[in-house]
Amino acid sequence: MFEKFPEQSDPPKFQALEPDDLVTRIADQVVRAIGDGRLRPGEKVAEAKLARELGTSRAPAREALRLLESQGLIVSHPRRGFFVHAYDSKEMHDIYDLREVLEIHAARLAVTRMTDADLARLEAQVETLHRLGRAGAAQEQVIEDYAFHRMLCELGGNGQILRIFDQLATQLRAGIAIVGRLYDDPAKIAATHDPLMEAIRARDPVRLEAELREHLEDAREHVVALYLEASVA
Amino acid sequence: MFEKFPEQSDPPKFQALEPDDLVTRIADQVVRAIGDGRLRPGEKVAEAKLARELGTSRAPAREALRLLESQGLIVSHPRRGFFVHAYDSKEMHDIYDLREVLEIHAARLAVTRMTDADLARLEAQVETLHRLGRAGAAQEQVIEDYAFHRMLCELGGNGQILRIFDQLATQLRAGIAIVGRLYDDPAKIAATHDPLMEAIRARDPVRLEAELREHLEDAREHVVALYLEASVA
DNA sequence: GACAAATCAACTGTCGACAGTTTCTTTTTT
DNA sequence: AAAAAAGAAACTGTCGACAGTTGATTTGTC
Repeated sequence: MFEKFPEQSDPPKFQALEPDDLVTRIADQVVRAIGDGRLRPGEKVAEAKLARELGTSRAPAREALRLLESQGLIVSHPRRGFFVHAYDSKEMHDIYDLREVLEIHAARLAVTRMTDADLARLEAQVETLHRLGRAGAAQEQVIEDYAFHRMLCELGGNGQILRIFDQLATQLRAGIAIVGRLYDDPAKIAATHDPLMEAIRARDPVRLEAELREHLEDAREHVVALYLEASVA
Repeated sequence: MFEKFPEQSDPPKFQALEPDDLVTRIADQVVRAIGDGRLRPGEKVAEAKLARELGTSRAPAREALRLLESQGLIVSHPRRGFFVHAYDSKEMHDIYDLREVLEIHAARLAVTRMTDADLARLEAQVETLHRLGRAGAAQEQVIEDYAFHRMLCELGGNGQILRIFDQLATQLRAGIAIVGRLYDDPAKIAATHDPLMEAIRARDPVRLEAELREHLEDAREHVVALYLEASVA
């Protein structure tokens, strides 16, 4: 009689959650799941199932998915549900083109406005990157790398740009995490930030623009290639 | 006995709605209400009341408000509700700074990529602006003005930039509508697009950048001034 | 055995309800 | 008469339910 259990469908991808600020935390779980590959580009994310696995009702789950949709990580088809946005090559490049425009604009303003304390924070952040690089902690490094670039945007002083940067970062999350898992040389990633810091220290917007452009082109190349590879697989 | 009716609270600001795609339409109603001044910056938009007035349940109303929040038109304070975002001077300038960066970037690409058919569409759009200007239809002109700038972004070919442009446009909606109501010379607005069209016709990105920058600075000045004036009042 | 029709489980859009908060109003106190 | 306290009204966060769809599975047909 017990040869075979009812095969409780797929293994759950999520763990239960306690209330209060449910939406943010559900969204966070989903982002994380996408980031570490439990949810793959194009895969369906049913709000009913999500809610069940997290032990909440559908309302906050739905709201979380809508939130991620507004940031571009999730797409929805009416009456058909939510899906992890599967970016194609063009879309990935669009994201990076935009990121380049915004980040360079913000960074140029940043170096002319920042205080010495701001500069020290940037230095510390890059130091963290190196430390994680030496430790080979690629996953954590990816997060701190993002934090560095976010700082730069923040110091630019335009709240809207920072808001958009966060949206782009969320969208890239899937691709970035893949890089974190697959890219082989964390120490090298940290090293690519050194030329940026030099330009920042010199408070030289022109030089920073050039360095940042190169830096981002490099990142684009890796992320896009690895992301597309992972999507097909 | 009848000296005074129970004063059915405020007059309702909305009209009932039929189902299907409720969220979009509710959001639309709210945007419109903000645009024409029924809802003013800083004012509370209670999802319960909104739902009641529109004859829907709270779920889609809430979802619509969250949608607008993600675009920046609405802000929410947990357990306290939703409010029309009251932009201060700094925020308005941030929006315009960003708009300038994005729109100029997109427009430069646009003029080098566009087909003759695209050009014809732009011409037609500016012609519409003039027609509305002559007719003194300021409100409609504002909408078509926005459509013109959107086209330019669209022709730039970057889907993300277009997405952000739409977000910015939603945020500016309040301010823009105020301009539509208060600005006195629609014909003049139309005329400011002529230099742009000349640069576009010439497919000259450098010249277009210069013209566009001036055009947007001009718009910024009017919108910011009038918006802040209306907020205080 | 491949294909179309029928059946079924799961899911989405929307709704109304309830508990706990926040906000407004009234009452009480100084 | 202003400030503080108490009470009432309205609202938010979350939940479970129901009707109508969609996608998958089974059944039936050639």
